Amino acid sequence: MKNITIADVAKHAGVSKSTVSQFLNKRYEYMSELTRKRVELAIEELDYRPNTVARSLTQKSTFTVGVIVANILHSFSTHIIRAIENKLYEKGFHIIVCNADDEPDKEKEYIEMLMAKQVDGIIIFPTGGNIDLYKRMKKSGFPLVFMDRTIPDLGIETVLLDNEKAAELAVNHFVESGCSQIAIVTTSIIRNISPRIERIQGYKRALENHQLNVTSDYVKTADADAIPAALEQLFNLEAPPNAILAGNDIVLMEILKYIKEHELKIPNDVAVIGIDDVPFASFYTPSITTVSQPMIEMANLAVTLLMRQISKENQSEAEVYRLPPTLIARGSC
Amino acid sequence: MKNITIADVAKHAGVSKSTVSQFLNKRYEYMSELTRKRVELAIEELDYRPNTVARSLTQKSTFTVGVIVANILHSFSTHIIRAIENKLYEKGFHIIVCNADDEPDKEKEYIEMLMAKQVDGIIIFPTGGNIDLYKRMKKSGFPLVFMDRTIPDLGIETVLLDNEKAAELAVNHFVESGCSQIAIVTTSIIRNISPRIERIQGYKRALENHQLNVTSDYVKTADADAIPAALEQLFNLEAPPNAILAGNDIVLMEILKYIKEHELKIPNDVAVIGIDDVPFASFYTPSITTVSQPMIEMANLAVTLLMRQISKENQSEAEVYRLPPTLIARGSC
DNA sequence: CTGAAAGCGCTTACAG
DNA sequence: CTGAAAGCGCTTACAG
Repeated sequence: MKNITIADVAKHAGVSKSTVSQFLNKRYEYMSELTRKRVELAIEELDYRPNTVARSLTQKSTFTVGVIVANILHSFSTHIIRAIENKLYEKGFHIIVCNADDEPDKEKEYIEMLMAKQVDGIIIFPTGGNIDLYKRMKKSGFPLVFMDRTIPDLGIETVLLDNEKAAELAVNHFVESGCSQIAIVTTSIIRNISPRIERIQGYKRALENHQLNVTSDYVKTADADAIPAALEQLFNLEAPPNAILAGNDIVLMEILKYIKEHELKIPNDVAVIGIDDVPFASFYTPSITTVSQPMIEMANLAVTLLMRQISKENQSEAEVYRLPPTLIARGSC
Repeated sequence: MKNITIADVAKHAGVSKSTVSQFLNKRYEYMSELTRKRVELAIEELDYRPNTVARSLTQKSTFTVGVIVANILHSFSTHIIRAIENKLYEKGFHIIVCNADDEPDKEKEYIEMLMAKQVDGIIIFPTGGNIDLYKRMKKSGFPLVFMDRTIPDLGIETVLLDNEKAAELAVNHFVESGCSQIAIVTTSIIRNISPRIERIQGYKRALENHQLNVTSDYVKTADADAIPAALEQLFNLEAPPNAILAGNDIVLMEILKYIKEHELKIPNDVAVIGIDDVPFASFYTPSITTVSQPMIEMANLAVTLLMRQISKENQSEAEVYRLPPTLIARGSC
């Protein structure tokens, strides 16, 4: 079953391929009314659809953007993907979704595949493990925006949460509720993943602002599967915390699991705040106080920045955009 | 900054483009050891990467698969996307993710865009609103697999849950726990979305098997935003149910919200089972009994079927594959 | 207003 | 073993 091409349409309409092409690109000034009608009819009769691949080859644009998330298991990632897809759909772009699984090698492979595919740009939640590659992309002028995580000195446009502020909001709320033994738990920081580092920074700063002690015992970082053990340590301290800030949704779920298993009461035994507004927060018992990220705004901004790069409009310096978090006070603190 | 092409490599290595192409395609038999080395070196020195778009144009294959989900808000959808991406990554394929938002028009546009992009195949969670288009795709031999929802008489390979069984498992569990006033709530069935219809069927059949009455009052279907009102009706019946089966994760969350707001006790006032094993099920209070779908198996099977179609190996009849659900008994029933 | 020709960057017979 | 040529399905100057 042969695919019909622009040549078939041209023949059917009795015009040249050039003219059909002009028609496809809506440059109707270049043809008479009669020609236009003829081409239109031919396209309809043959049910012709232009082959985007061929067009991309000449135009050097695929109207496709790659999105590489570090870890698709975070609900934040899927929400951002959804919002990006939504925004890009309006602009006639498609997204290729890739999950690096927190593995720099996988991320590298994806970047190369996407570039070989001639995507017009990439939005990355960087693993942080491919600095040289990021630099080369930046240097070659390839449209690139980082999301969620920043990497210093690269000059790459980045959209993320004001993470210090997020932790600060949480700590302030704990303090206002009378908690003073405040701990923070995040996933691993071995690769210096910026939001985690920054949330810990913000946590420390906020404690200091309140003249509270910062103890390293109260700062736990571990891979997702080691979180239960970390919590065990935390609660077996001589002076266990009476408040825990969960660095993200996965940590929050581990904390809630632990609390349930050990039959602790929230907020009496321990108060809890989670960064990322999980879907069950409002109807959990007690309802969970969270710090939410403006995910749609973040996605839209990333798309805007990327599109600006794609259309070469970006004269300005690359910036790091930190969007403000919001505390949603509920029953867990 | 000119992109380097196969011609540059050929010149640099002092061979023809044909030879470089053979090298790229690993057909080393077609060249001497020396030539091979030369080409290898040239590619390295120039840091050359083949342009996949050009390759796709000649080879008629993009190594890309489209995935159109009906509604990305269901956690089921994102899990399936993740699993498909994972499986396809192994095979060197990328996925373009599209969210039809339950709108047939949007679905149609996506299908056409994807086909224009020459994707090698599409996995669709069909809205059910584009029967003619599905038929044409099938007829033209375009690789196509349906996920989650089946549409009768189309002869399109489909992977879904054994939905009747899923509802039956839940009803049986309710009955075993002593509930007899069992209701079911699902999202809207206006477009005859098969899993919803089938879950209601399974629910009815199971009730009959237990010699229980089937009342239409106990079967509620509504769009997500109308679920609270539907629940209101349900609980204001003269004989309100003492057990509710949630047709999916979104409905489950609405039910839990309602229950919390009205200070009802699970399972004493009302027992609850949800289809789809939500992440918070295990640590909710009480923990939630769910019926889970074998999502990874479903995704893998869909990929296998699609790949078989892509490589034209599918002599067999198109089949509908119904995978078995599993009941995970917890505290809510 | 219209069309012939060249080109995008590959691959694939085919000839030598 | 190696290369010239044609072709994939478009677009884009350019000439008339």
